[in-house]
Amino acid sequence: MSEDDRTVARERVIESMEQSAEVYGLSRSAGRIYGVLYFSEEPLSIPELVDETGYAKSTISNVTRTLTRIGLIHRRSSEGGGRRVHYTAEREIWFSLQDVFQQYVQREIQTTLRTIQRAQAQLPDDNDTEAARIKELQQTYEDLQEIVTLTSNFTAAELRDALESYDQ
Amino acid sequence: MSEDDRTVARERVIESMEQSAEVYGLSRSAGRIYGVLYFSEEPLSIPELVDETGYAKSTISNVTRTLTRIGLIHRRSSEGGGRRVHYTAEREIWFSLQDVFQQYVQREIQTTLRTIQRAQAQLPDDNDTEAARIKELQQTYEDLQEIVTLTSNFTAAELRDALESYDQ
DNA sequence: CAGTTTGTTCGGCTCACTCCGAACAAACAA
DNA sequence: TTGTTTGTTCGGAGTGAGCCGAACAAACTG
Repeated sequence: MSEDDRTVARERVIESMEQSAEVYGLSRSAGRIYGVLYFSEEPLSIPELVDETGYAKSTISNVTRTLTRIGLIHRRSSEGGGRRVHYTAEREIWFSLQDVFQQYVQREIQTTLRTIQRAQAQLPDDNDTEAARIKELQQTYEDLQEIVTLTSNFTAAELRDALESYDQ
Repeated sequence: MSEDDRTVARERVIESMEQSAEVYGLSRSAGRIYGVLYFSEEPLSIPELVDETGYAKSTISNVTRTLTRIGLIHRRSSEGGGRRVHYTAEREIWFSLQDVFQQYVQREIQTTLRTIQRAQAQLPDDNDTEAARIKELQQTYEDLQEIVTLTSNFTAAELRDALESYDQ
């Protein structure tokens, strides 16, 4: 078990995180920065992240801001009370990823549902095709809305359990 | 209830579909084309879609191909046996959207999980930090994997029911 | 047959996004 | 004070994706 092996393994996983980041609507740099922080023994400052990732200082600054807002990393002022800030990775990523997911999906579901409901109100009891189709949509989106809302209260393990136990 | 009102309501919903399409990793044009087909009384050909959407013929051709592959719309040869093809919207969108979702998420989860498992195998029982963190990741991704797999077997209503009934 | 319509493919344009580097502000050190 | 370090903001270069129009192939119509 050489040091090299460990480095290679870590690098592979971080590359996976870069890929995953794109799926969640984040940039590759966000994936790498999170990955470096995830494996780091101690909190890292922006200059240290510059060294570790090779990205420009400005990129680190911007990406850490969004990652902090999302909750995937945490920003901590240095112990000495100095200006230097340090970042750590949130290791319990489940809820953070859910938050990201919510920002991208639930927000969309909600606005769509609102639009549908407003359209539905404009076309009342008219049983023409438009109204009927919009009503179908409304049902689906209401289910979706409820699912996402319920999901956000569960941990990954609970969710898994809920689905497995429902298996009729 | 004027014709205008109906048109406006339909247009609003279609705009929502454009937005939604982006969330699912599709283009806005895909959302609009699906929306037009969704509300259309009869199947539409490519020239008709050009008229309805304002997109170029080539765009319609490309987008209909991907939407057909995904399963969100269906391609039908005309009754006369002619060359003209017609498209209809799949109205039971739940499973189609799940497929899209799978292509974007489950595929990513699987490759990530494979990478993690390989890294894990390379760093056996070494209880250093790297190995421990990779193991944490592995657990989360295995849960994720299982959740997505289970989810794909349920309808929206079933899923909703499963989550609601699990509420302890 | 020639002319028209339908559908696909290809090259190019545009726009948005990512990232970089420079400039700047703020806090510290000598 | 002046010089150094840290962090943010802004403008711009590079890149990829979406969309268009032209060219082409295939099938119909006269």
